[in-house]
Amino acid sequence: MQTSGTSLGLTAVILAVTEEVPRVLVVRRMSHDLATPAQRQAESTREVPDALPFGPFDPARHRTLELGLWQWVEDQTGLDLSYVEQLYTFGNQYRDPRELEGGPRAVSVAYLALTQESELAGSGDAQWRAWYSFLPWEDWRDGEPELVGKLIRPELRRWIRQAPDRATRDQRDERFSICFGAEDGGYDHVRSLERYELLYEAGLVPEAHRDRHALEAARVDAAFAFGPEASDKAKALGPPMTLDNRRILAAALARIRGKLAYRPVVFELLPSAFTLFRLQRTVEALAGMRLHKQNFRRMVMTGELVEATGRMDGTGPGRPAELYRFRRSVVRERRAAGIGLPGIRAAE
Amino acid sequence: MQTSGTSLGLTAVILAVTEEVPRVLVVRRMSHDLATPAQRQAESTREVPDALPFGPFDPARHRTLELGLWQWVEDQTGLDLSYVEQLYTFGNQYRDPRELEGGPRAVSVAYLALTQESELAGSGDAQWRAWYSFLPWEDWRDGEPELVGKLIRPELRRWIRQAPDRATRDQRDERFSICFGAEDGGYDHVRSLERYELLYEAGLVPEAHRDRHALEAARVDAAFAFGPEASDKAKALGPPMTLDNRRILAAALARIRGKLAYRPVVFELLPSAFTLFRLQRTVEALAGMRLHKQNFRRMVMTGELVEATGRMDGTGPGRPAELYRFRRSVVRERRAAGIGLPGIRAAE
DNA sequence: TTGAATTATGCTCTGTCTGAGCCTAATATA
DNA sequence: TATATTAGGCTCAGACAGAGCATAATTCAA
Repeated sequence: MQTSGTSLGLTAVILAVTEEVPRVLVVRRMSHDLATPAQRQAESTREVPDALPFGPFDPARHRTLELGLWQWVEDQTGLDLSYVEQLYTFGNQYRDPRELEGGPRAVSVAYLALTQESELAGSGDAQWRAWYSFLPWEDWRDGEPELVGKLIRPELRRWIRQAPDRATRDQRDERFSICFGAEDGGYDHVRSLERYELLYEAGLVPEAHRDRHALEAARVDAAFAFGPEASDKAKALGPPMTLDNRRILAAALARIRGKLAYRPVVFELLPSAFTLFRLQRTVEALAGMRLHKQNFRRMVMTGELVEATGRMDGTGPGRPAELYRFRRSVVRERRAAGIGLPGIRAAE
Repeated sequence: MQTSGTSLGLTAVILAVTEEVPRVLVVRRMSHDLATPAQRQAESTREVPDALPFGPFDPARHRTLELGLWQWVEDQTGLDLSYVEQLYTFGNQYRDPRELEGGPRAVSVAYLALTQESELAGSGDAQWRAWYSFLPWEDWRDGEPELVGKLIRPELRRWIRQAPDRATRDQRDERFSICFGAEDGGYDHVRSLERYELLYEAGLVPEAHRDRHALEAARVDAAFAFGPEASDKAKALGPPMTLDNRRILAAALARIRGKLAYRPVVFELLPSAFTLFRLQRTVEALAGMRLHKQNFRRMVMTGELVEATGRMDGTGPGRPAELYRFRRSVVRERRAAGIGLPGIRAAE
């Protein structure tokens, strides 16, 4: 016996940081035939959007959801995931367009996995992609990205002005200042999911229109209002992904940024020995912001998160740096063993 | 078409705090026929374990998982949930014992909902139960609970000693000190899920044996080792709940304790006007620990989380206290608007 | 009526942590 | 030899947290 009309899948956000670039594993092909006929045709011609690795959950083979994920990632990519954590379960109506044609509701449990970038083996046609190419407004390492000031904020303000009534206007306005702050500062890097959702609802992100068109084609009343059509501008916000995969990516970014502060997760992304500077660069890559070098060192050292190996790293210009390793035992000694981010502090 | 052999449900942890006691809504009857014949018989005689409200997810009726939850909670209890948040998706093998008899894998998406305790309307036979009656080792408001020192720690140490090999021993030992700390202090209140899972694996919690017996009866190899049988002692750890509902409760406790520090969630549990002391008591009830009164006031005031109403509360003994209200606008002004807990700080 | 108990609320003191910046050391390269 | 580049030690001021003292405004019991 079954609950009617749902299918259960697993979606993986697999993250690695190489050369200061956070990268996510994507598959090119519509994963597991997850496509409408129209999309299947698009694939045969051009412009298939990237998709996160996805697989159905098979209860006959897997004792837990997490083991299921672990195994097919291993099968398809040969990757050994050093860290896996459940992210969120997505089950919105029409998140899979095939539902419009009578397909089941596609519920997917998303997982966040951390690993080190390596050769991809296995059956899939997976590849690494720069994470911020999908969420370009989230990378503030070189200051505020141009598109935030030149495109996002003006468009959002326009969207706020166009609110049908006062209450909606205030609500939009509040979300706007939470997500993109006042111009003077106060940008909360952890809120990447809220930002994506705001951009989606304001219609600034192409998939908002894609979804709307799909709904209209099927003559379904959209249950929420989309903003003005602005497809050309929307393209500046990065390529969309299949389904709601970009939303999942934004959720994963929020999660890892939040977790950074109170659990030593960065070390899953690094080799066993690393310089403090590399550690900092990796944190910066995830946080999407620059950190004060001396203070970063101080925090890591006084927090006893790492210990010196005695070996030195001679590559690169400048004075050689000492190699450190993660002190695994911090987790049992300190309540919150993480990397504090400015404005944030320790956490959970 | 369906993915084979899974059923998708929704489980609600509905929380309210009344008179300094955190309470959770439970239903007495096996919700929605979710029982083995044996359990159904037990129900007709005596001792039905409490269950969290549960309902199948019906994609035909509900646009999102959250709306589905919202609605059947409303239908069954008449409760108006002021805050709902997805918690975790549980899909372990045999979490529903009917799977042993060929039933589908019961995957359930758990939600945490906050509300104020009120009359229960609707069809169900729901009632409020003290949260800590199910997790008695989590309430440290009157100091360390006796059962931690007298039962839990000794039993866990025994379990550690009985580890089959050195590696397991070290691993158990590490988890032990993370969860229950050294005697001198350092108890991390947020790790309630990790604590429950440790107690489960060590066989200190009755449902560990219940599950083991179910597995043995069905001649299934348990994939993980249970600790020594200690059912009588286990009873001191509070009554079990159906299925893995107590684990879900522990996960919810961890989530709300963590969230306290960086989002103003407490206010969902309070009426619109409240004294600062009541606010403090509510936070303490959730955190399971006492706070320094003057410092608490200072934090709340300097953080501008609340504003005075001018009205006074005259009930109760002692000097009358001023009534305050939540300043909703903090969320757009401050990055992390929450209640710092000692040792923790701000967060996410 | 008076004092004890109870609660509210203001304030201080001290140590720790954070943000910001200065300075020197050791290497590569022009 | 000068310059660029990175490593790494150090300081200083302000913010904040933990702890406790003191006083104000009530109720309750003797």
